[in-house]
Amino acid sequence: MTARNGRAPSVKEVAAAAGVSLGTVSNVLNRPSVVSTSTRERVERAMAELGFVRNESARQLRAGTSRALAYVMLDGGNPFFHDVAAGIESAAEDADLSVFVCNSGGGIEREAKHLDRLLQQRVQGILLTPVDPGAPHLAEAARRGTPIVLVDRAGDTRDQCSVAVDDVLGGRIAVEHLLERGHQRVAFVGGPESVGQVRDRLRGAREVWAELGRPTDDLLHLPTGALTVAEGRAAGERLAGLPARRRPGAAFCANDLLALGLLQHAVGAGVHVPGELAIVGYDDIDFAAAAAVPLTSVRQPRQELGRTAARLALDEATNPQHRHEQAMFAPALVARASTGLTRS
Amino acid sequence: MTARNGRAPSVKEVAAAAGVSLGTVSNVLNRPSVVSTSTRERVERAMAELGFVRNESARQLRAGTSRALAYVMLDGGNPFFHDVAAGIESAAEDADLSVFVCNSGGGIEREAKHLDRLLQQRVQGILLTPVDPGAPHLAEAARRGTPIVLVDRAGDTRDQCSVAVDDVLGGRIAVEHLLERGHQRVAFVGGPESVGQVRDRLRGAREVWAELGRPTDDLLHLPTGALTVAEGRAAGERLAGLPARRRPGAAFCANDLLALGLLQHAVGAGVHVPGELAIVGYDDIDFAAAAAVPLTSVRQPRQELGRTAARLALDEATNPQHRHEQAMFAPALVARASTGLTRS
DNA sequence: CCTTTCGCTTGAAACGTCACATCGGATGGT
DNA sequence: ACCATCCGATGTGACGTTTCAAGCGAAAGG
Repeated sequence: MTARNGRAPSVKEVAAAAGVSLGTVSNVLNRPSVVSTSTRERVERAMAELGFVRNESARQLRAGTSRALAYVMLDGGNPFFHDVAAGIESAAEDADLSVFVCNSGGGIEREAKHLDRLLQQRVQGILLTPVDPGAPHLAEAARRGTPIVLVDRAGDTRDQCSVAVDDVLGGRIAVEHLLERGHQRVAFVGGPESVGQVRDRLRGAREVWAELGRPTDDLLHLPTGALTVAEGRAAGERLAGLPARRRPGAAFCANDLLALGLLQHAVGAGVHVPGELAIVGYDDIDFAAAAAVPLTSVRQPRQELGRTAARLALDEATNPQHRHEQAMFAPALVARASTGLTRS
Repeated sequence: MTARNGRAPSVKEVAAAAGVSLGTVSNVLNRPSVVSTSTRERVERAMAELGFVRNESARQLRAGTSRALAYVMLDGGNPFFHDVAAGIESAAEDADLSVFVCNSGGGIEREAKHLDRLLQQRVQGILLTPVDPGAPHLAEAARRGTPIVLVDRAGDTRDQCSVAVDDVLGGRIAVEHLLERGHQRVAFVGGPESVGQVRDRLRGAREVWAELGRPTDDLLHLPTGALTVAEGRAAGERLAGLPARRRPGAAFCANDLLALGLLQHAVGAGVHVPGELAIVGYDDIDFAAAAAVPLTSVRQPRQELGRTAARLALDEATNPQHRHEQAMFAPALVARASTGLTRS
């Protein structure tokens, strides 16, 4: 409980205070069993008195590797990614690691900057939902020797780990659910198509539609500029502007934010959900269940996604026999009130 | 572009490859102007070829301090804290720092564990929304010499920095707004009272009530066990269970999650919002504006809160003349549809 | 031709920790 | 009384970077 002198005390100072050598202090820290009880207690007392805290940088330098993982998420405004982050953190905690959480916000240069910083930190692994899985700085970073795990995007190639959810299947089950509910015309709300997740979910929807021989025109694609609540609201307006004959009685949104925006517009415009418009979202974020009309959504195992990604990165970092793995999870439909009734 | 040999190349290897001394490589990195153009180019070429990446741990060890800030948030499930985190990250980016984002989840021992780890990392500063501002491990950590800034909680004492929003004022303006709207009976929904924010907001509400000489019983306190959507829903049920004479026509919720839960219950039960029940939330998270009935809420300058906290921590870490500062922001009411009409 | 100056490069030391080889002294067996 | 054994403590070197005083060669000035 001594006052600070400006600089944090080192093992050397603890050793001096306890009247032992520096090596002994290190032993107390790392292999307490080889130290006699009396000296150990003396050293521990000195550590407490001086307020000694291990210097992690020095340990890292010595060990050659840090005790941290990193997650670079794609959109900090979407709770889905925070749930993935929570899964990562839980796995990291088990392994006694710290986590750097970064947000590229969809910007490729911000992503590159984050990667660069993380490489300098010598993090054990980088978990990344990439802006563009083909961007050169990804390959460049991987070449530097830090494990990179793609999150929520299947690796195109076999030379890196990835965890993802089968988005094509997700698109299928969403549309199948609406068909079971008796809907004849369905809108797919989502874009831009440069986003792989959007492409795949739309593809799944179209596959089912084609397999059942439905008229192509009855699966309407309402493109959006982003996956946000505001865009969902705007899509609602466009939907309402359609002539009644052509207007779909159900919408499948590429994610829950769009779905919430669409729902908000419907409620505001007096459109009954699900009576006049059934809505299916995607991701099953907590706010989907909490919406005024609880939202049917396609659930992704978000935490599991994060935990698995962390596990893979750690394996790649520590296991010399590591083999790259492309984990693929299955989505599941969670039916709620927003598709609870067929149209009257 | 040489293949990896298992270990990342160091300045020494770059120096050897470029045929210069290690000190020169360091100069290229840190003071390029003192190096002649030809050698600098040679060194830079060698760095590119070997894929050299600075080792941040070594820099830190040498410098005695890290280039990172940390934020320990109270509830990862509440978007409010992620918005604060975004503000912190933006300030950190300006200062070229990394950010560790941690989540105590309201657990005092998780908080302590995070603090311990962060002290070991020698982060420049720790921004913290504490579980309990009086917990001993906070003082203990501060004694270790790492700046600690309280976020969203005013420091009780003058011996540390803090950033907060005036919650008493926030409670006042929420209730004033409802009174202006003509409401006679109001429920305050929120708890537990161990949470300082809840206490202050309730106090503000009561102050206004008393100042205007309203009957105490007309400001009903509906306690909740937590600040979550589920608790908001439950509160809605209790509200609905009250006899009509005593039932308040308006609710002021201690945060937006409660408000959203309450709104969901109302919509599900066919209670018109705001006609039969007006709702005011707190925090103005993005989902408040995105709710089916857009939520009136008390806005806190979330990003600004984070940015200021980061600035204070950094000042404390680097400026020897630093004086502790208790920044206090003013909340503002954002009126939306959930209080749009007075009761009929 | 010698000295001064200047521009550039060099080499060594230090940051804090950990592992490993070494060393000292006490104990016990012969 | 002497040697082997063993437990516990010690000292040193290395991790990769930065800094700074010192060195060195060439150009400029006398």
